[in-house]
Parts: sequence; C-alpha cells; structure tokens
Amino acid sequence: MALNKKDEFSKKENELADFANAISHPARVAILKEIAKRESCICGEIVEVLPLAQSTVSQHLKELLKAELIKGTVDGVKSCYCINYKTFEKFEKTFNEFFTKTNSNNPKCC
Amino acid sequence: MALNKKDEFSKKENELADFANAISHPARVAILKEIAKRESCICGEIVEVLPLAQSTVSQHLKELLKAELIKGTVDGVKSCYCINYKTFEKFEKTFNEFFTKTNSNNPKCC
DNA sequence: TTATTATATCGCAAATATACGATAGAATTT
DNA sequence: AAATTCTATCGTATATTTGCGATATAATAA
Repeated sequence: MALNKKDEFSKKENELADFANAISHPARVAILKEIAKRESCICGEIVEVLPLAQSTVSQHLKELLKAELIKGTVDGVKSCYCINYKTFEKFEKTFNEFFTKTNSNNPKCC
Repeated sequence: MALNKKDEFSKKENELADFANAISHPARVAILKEIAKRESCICGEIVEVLPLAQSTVSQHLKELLKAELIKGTVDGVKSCYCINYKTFEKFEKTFNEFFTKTNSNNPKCC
C-alpha cells in the first residue's frame, strides 16, 4: 500500500485479519485440507497433490506456520506439518461471535 | 503472481479463499464491525470512524460487496450498507466443518 | 567420503492490493 | 439554475503477494 495503515487498527482487528489472510489463497486452503485429512503430513506429498512448484508450496507452508494455523517438526530430512487446532479454536469463537452479532442486528435494512 | 494458478484449485477452495480474503484486512474487519453495530450504515459515517480517506473506504466497501459480505442500497444521495448474513451463515458451516475436521484428526503428531 | 534426497531460501518478474487526491455523477438544497 | 452534498471511480505511486528456477543446507544412503 502507499503507506501501511495497519497499526492504526486494533490488535483484535489485525489478528482476525491475519488469520483470514492465511486462508485467503486457494493453495493454502488446499494445503490445510490435505494436512487435516491425515494425522501428519510431509511437505513433499503435498507438492505432488498441488499444481505448484515445491518452492511455492514451501512458501505457503511458511505463511501458514507464521499465522500458526499449522505446526511443524523436523523428522530427519523430512518436515512434518499438522494442524494447530488451538488457533482454529481461538478464531472459531471469534467467528461465532461475529456471526451471531451480525445475525441479530439485521432484521430490517437493505 | 507470476501466473494466476487459482483456476487450478476447486470452486470450494476458491470460494472459501475469497471469503477469507474479504476479511483479510483490518480496515474491512473494522467496517464489518461498524456496520454490524447498527441496522443500517452510511458510508460517510464509516469514513469518520476509520483512519482512511473516503475513496479508500469506498474501495474496501466495494470489495466487501463483491464478496457478498455486505449488501448495499442507494437512498437518495446516500448509500446504505448492511451485513449480508446469508453469506456469513454459508461460511459459518464451512468453517465449523473445517474446525471439527481438523480437531478430530489431530490426536498425536507434532 | 561422496552421492542422493528432502526441504528451505534467494533472487527475480509479474500480478495484486492499498492508499490517496482529484474528479465525476447524481440527488438535494438554496 | 446554481451550489452543495455524498459517494464512486480514475489515475497513480508504492507495497505486498505469488510463482518459479536456481541454489543452499542438512540428513541419510551408498
């Protein structure tokens, strides 16, 4: 952006935005689904499933890690990723609040 | 991106990504909150609350409209926006599925 | 030790997103 | 009709994201 205005918003607003941002690309949705299907997951296997280069998948994984939607451990040469369900639970609450808030305030209008 | 690979992912994956993308900026989270607080909302009032120029807020509103998170009607000179709760309900389900799916598959690992 | 394998990072190009001021357009007021 | 008000759009600058190939790094295998 011309100038970054994100600091001007609240921490909560930024946290929700960051969480949403991590899910805001179909490749990352696909990766999350793929990891969720199993109990553990190796990056290489994901690469085979996705229509993207290995380096690109690695970048997406890095973003998911940064947003704490997944956790990763190193197992020899391989990297194992799995869902960080704590983060999902955290935002599940946030989302549910949001849903109910919006629902209850929308009887008339538009 | 170098070349757009989004078509290579499923419709569902893209829909969830688009929904998340609409929420992926703190300004849009703030706008949604502000609209949800009321029964209807005029763009001008939002501009006063946000640390952004009127044209920028208008752009964010346009994105929220595109993603169908809000609905808009014209009332004379003014534009009225309110939450499109149908979309939220739609993705509430998607998210809840996602949450439970991830939860149930995460006993061991990492 | 050397080769192989798995993954991460670097460097770059192209595409998108963000933000603003200026301005257009449409409805209302004077 | 002219001025005012509200919102959308245009043009533009800059920042960020996406994607890939090449390469680095680290562990295992030969």
